[in-house]
Amino acid sequence: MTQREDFARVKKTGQAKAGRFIILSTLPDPALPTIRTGFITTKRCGKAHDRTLLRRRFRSLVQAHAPHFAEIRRYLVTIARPGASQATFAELEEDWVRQARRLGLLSRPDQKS
RNA sequence: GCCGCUCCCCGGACGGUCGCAGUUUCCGCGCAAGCGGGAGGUGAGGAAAGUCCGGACACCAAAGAGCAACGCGCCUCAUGAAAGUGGGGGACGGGAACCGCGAGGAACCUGGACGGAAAGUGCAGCAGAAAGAUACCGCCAACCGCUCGCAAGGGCAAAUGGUAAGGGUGAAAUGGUGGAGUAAGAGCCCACCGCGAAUCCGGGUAACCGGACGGCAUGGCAAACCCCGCGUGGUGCAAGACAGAACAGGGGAAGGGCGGCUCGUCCGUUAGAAACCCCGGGUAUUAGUCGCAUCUUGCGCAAGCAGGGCGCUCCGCUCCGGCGGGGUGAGAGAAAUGGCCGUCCAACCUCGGAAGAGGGGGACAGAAUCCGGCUUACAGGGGAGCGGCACUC
RNA sequence: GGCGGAGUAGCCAAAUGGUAAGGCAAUGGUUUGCAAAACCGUCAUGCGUGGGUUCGAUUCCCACCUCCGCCU
Repeated sequence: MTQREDFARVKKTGQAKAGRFIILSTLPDPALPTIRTGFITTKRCGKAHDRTLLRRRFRSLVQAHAPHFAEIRRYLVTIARPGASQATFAELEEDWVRQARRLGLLSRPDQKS
């Protein structure tokens, strides 16, 4: 996602769940060919180094888990909360997967640990 | 052996695997634009940071002159394109062994944006009489009034002159110590000490130093205005260059370029007319392309590899001119370095007399046109030099 | 990325190098049957932080920290 309007539409009409380190927000759109994803790391999350690291880890999470989604055609926004830069990748992944389950993104037979 | 200071270097390593970005190449589909897939090699820092300096580069017609404005400022050597950095020296400020009866001098240590205060202007609250020219108290002289006293003389008040020795104020009060001198005093004079612009002599490449001479005026602040010398045109890659369909259609009649001002200079205009002309704004190109990642030769289909040049950097040698060897050359575009696994090394923790064993797992931090500096952040490791302490010979 | 600007009490803010104005808020009192309003008081451990120049710095100089704005 690159356009400001896309982020605004997901925020206004989509669903969101907040965890300890991240907020996950999504909006299904059957018109899309595949998933369209965005990451938000505000200045409160840390300096430039920490924020780029968070974005890279978020991208890695989407690459690992998006293939197991029940419906892939959707907007997906991952927002970092203050304190996320102190978390390890495993902690981020646990939080992210929990919020994804709460939103019903992951299909039933998924046994990803 | 331990501790400290200064300088320099490094700042996790190796491998596998799934991905990402640029690039080269191959395969498939397609008339093409392009789409999909495979393979190769490459891919963050010493500060990439702050944006504090200096440049390259680009545009402003050319980048000219003067003024204004801004910046810099001891001397010398080295280095450098410049900014800057380093060595040595000087003066000044702070501390100070020691010397002197004292004023004071001073080895040595240390600090810094350190031209000029004898061109001019300005500033100094409060306190104090007075803050660049001054008399409050005090001291002295002469005069005068009242008063106490037999008298010698004393007290009080007013006013004139001399006096910077004493008191008090202040950050700072017009040389200091001792003597002579005087009505009282004073560089007024003498000895010593200090200070000192110009002149002369001597030393030093120079800043400056020493002496002679003369005197005690001319206190401080220029990171106040200013003066002297030197330097700078402005804007910054969001600079700027190029391509650009279709549609709508703005401004321009004499000035404008010129962004602090003037000179100078360039383009253009004065019958009418906005058709031509000139200037300019907006959208699309999935936020276009270039600027934007070193040059060259050989081999290879190409990435690449090898040789040479260039830039940066490290090491060694040097007759100081250089020579030899090693390392290195990223290029995204809302912006590529991430995830996982294995082995090893250091901080740190635990056990232990020790050897060692187990745990543990890296500091600050992410390129954005490029380069050189400065500043700031930083776990830990290594090297060199210097100093101190203890021990041994 | 580049270029500018600002920081003074809880808030808004002024000050030529010489005792840090003023307003709001807070708080104590007067007034009132109780309040409001009004009136009288109080409130800066040093002017974002650290150095320097100066007798003296909020002010001048240097280096940092934080915040804001402009340029495609």
